[in-house]
Amino acid sequence: MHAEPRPIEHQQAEAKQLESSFKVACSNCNLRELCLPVGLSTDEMQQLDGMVASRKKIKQGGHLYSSGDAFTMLYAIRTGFFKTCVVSEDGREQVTGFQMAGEIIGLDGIVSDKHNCNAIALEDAEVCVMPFNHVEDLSRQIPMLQRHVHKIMSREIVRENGVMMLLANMRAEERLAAFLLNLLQRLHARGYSKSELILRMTREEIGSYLGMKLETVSRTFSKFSEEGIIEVKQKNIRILDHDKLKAIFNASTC
Amino acid sequence: MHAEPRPIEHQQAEAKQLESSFKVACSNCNLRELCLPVGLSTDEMQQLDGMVASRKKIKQGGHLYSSGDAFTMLYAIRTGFFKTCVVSEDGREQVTGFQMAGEIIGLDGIVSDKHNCNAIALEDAEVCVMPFNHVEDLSRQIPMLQRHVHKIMSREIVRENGVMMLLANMRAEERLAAFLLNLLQRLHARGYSKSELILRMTREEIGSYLGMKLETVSRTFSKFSEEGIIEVKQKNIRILDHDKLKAIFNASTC
DNA sequence: CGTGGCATTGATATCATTCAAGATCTGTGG
DNA sequence: CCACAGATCTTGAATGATATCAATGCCACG
Repeated sequence: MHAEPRPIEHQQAEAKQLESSFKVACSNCNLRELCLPVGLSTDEMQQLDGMVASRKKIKQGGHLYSSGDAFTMLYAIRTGFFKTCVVSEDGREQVTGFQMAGEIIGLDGIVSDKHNCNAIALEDAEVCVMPFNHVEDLSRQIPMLQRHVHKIMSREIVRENGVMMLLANMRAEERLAAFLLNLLQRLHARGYSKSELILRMTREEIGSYLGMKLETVSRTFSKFSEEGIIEVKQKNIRILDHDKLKAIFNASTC
Repeated sequence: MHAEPRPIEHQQAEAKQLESSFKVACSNCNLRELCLPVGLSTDEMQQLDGMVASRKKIKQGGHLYSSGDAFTMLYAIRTGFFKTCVVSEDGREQVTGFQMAGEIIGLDGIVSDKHNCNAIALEDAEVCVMPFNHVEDLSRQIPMLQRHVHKIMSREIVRENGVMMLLANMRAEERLAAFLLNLLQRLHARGYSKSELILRMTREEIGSYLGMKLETVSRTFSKFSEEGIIEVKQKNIRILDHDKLKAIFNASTC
């Protein structure tokens, strides 16, 4: 995922001048179509540049935030891959999502002013830090941003509806097929191949997300592999038969 | 879903008197602590009265909205009980939630400007109809309302995180205990008994929500009944041992 | 007072889990 | 560069929880 330098001399000059502030400018970010509303005026775009207070690097395994932490920030993922998970009183961990570049993380904290889950980097990562107060202030000034924030939250609600369907109704093979197809689709939107991916999470984390044990995840991968649907080499997955994968996902009677 | 009528005569009298003239006034609604932000000025309160465009009655079994419908409105439930459910391509239905008085419904539609699930009345119901454009306009003027809308959406996200945990990690007994405790707690917040409730949904709908078959729901009710934890008479449930129910919910090793 | 929807209960089947052993990979220090 | 340890993954066999199939009972409603 490389940034394409914009060949606009004026901006480059400006960039040198404003080195530090440029660093956090949304208007120049190659992820802005994923993060931000489209169709903003230049004026509004400049206002938005102030939304990101800073950037933060998280090492693999590090916590971006933890359950119970005070909530004040939302984060836009710039690079890297995260998982979010809740932990029950008796210690059971449930992965509630995997997040990648361009996605917004931290919405769980709004309701109670403290975070309700852990956000953990699955690889070295960098995020844009957005004070939520500031997001709200700007939302009041820029209706398109307001709508965008609402859509992001609604999207998360709808996504979780889908996961509920998956957990409640589907069998192991369907779950894993749905999981792979979802990852592929999101990676494709970011310019990656439709037929290859590298899993950044362990079998156990996949299993937690999908409501199955790591052994079952492994067995199901092996089954798909035997059937010539995918090729599995540890965390490297190659899709050999996309249609078959879709058929498994759709089929209730199979 | 009332086990006991609310013994607040004053409010009942008021409701009758002002039935027509204050038909859509939030400021006089006895549910406002549930629906609306607290601590608004009188001015702001009056502004909010304009948020509800109308009321709408839904008969038992009727659809408030259906998947695919254009999204323009949010709804605040005034009376009655709803379920929301998504239906997969192959026809499997998944109940994603049960909603009662004071709760907001329709958030699923924001992301794609059309609804992503069905909202069906489980008993005769009445809702306040709130054009979403109007909610957004007012949110820009009243920061406390803006924050409130964000909290409602965040709450839904966190709720669904909990359901994911339940579906992925818990056994039938734990799921049903969690379900009952959640209903009791929400009904209690509305002035109903902590030890009695009437289920407005069928065993099949409970099962769908909890990821189990209706027979398993029935068996689990019977088991709780045999153990003296609850008393089951069709849809009437009496809680005999609240602590035991909590213990089942919390216990992983039981 | 029947009819249809809903709920209960039993017997059996099935899918995923559990327990266990071994294989593979990764990173680290000698 | 190799050897080793810990983490992760794979695979097999036995077990168990829930689903499925089937029969019956109960209740509400016309």
